[in-house]
Amino acid sequence: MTQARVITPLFEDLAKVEHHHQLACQSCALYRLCLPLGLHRDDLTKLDQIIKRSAGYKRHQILFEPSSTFKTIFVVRSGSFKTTISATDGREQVTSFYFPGEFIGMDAIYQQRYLSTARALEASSVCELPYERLQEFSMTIPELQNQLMTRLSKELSSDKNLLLSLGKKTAQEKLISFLLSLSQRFSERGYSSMSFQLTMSRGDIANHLGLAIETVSRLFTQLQDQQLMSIQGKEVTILDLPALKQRCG
Amino acid sequence: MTQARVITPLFEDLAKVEHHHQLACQSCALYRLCLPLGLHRDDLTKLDQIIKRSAGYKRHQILFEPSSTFKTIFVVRSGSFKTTISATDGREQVTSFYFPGEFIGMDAIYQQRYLSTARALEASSVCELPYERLQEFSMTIPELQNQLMTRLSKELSSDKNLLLSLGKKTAQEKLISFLLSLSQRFSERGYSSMSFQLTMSRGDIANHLGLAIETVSRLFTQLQDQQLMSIQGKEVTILDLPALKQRCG
DNA sequence: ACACTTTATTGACCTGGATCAATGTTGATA
DNA sequence: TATCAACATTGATCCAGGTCAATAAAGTGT
Repeated sequence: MTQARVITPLFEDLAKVEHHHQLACQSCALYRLCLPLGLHRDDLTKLDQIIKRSAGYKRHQILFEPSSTFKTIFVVRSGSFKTTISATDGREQVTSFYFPGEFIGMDAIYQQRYLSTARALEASSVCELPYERLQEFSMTIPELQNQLMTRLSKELSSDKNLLLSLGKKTAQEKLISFLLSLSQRFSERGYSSMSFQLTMSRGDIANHLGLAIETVSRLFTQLQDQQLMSIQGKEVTILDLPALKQRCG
Repeated sequence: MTQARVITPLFEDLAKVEHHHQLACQSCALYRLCLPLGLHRDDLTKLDQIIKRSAGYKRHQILFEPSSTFKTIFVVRSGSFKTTISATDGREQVTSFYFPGEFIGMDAIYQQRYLSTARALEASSVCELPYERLQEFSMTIPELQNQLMTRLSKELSSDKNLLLSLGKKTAQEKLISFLLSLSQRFSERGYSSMSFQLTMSRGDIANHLGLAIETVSRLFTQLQDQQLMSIQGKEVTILDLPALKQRCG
């Protein structure tokens, strides 16, 4: 038995059949969070044929980097990923984290090349959507086109909110906003919104929020002392949601 | 005669006919920077019929805000705009600036409501693209669909680059990156890349880059002292492009 | 050309969070 | 189940850039 990991109804089936790479969208546990939502049965069957369910990625394994040729958009099937963008001198910024059902690589459509590097945060798997095929299909499937635009727009929205965090919030507000957005995303995926596992390191969180690791560590201690949440290693438990919401700006 | 403003060939026609709101895309000076690029003649005619050329906006006038109902995406026709997003306590972050040919409001597609406020930085005008009609049209015009996705992706890319600036760069690097990106955009629009007018205030720049106004002001003085550029009021002249590029990270 | 408001500059000082440093903890590999 | 490497915490110190304050320019309307 490996390290206990909460399996909620949503992911139970997926966990059982993880080795069946060609699981159809229709029977995928992520169905309601994923691209196919709203698609008709026939369209879904067509879509199924172009989607490639890839083998798993190990922790730290690279999904793509700027030198990779852009051919596909990825959807997280299980696990989680981070994307980073680099300055010329090697400094890196963690731009996003991605969880099951979320799309990675959409910023590559413009210029047809990935501008970031995507790495698995844990053992993970993805579905690959060949972009050209997707374009062809979305011509005849309006709902698919709509889905793609909406996804792109959603990522844009969350980046704009992150800009607000980075530009105008204090260290504590940044961290609380981040944790609450994770909580929200976990809850959408059938996990508890009050208690969840961080899949990224303190370093990743710090980098993402424009802080030093030490600051994040101290803030965690501080949030515990204030009885707002409890953090033991990677396990976060929210204790006072209203107080947290009130402190995140 | 009003304050001198450089009119380059690209915008000459547009300036002359600014009062003709129904100028067709085919004869618009922005054609090669705008949505219609790559569209066939017939498709363009169809598109022309749904595009509304709005009357002008005055400096500081609001184009939309979060309470406005989302119906359209805007394309800047002349002038410039900024978008801001607000924290609950009123703190604002300037998320983007928009110049002729650029699209405003694409983050509203997800959730069908604007999450930011858009304001004119100077006397400006826009074209309105009714989103629903655009969706219908893009079903039959693959190139239009492609254009929309590319625009969305382009904005995503530039936001990710801004995240890198806000998170990992020093004040000087932030400002230089910003000015060089403006230079690039002006040059794409037929203006000089070495000498241009800032249409936004020091406050807007500072806010956008997560700095204090005073810091921006001091940096301008510093960049002048180092003979890297000259700034007189709103007029920026780049003196040593290689040195600037080398200092922006 | 004047009064008034908004925007920008410059200097003096302060502080939130970075950096440096030491220690503790967890987890992977054998 | 010991060893080593990666990750995390905590304390002491420092500094880039923020804040406060005073002045100077640049717009704007009459």
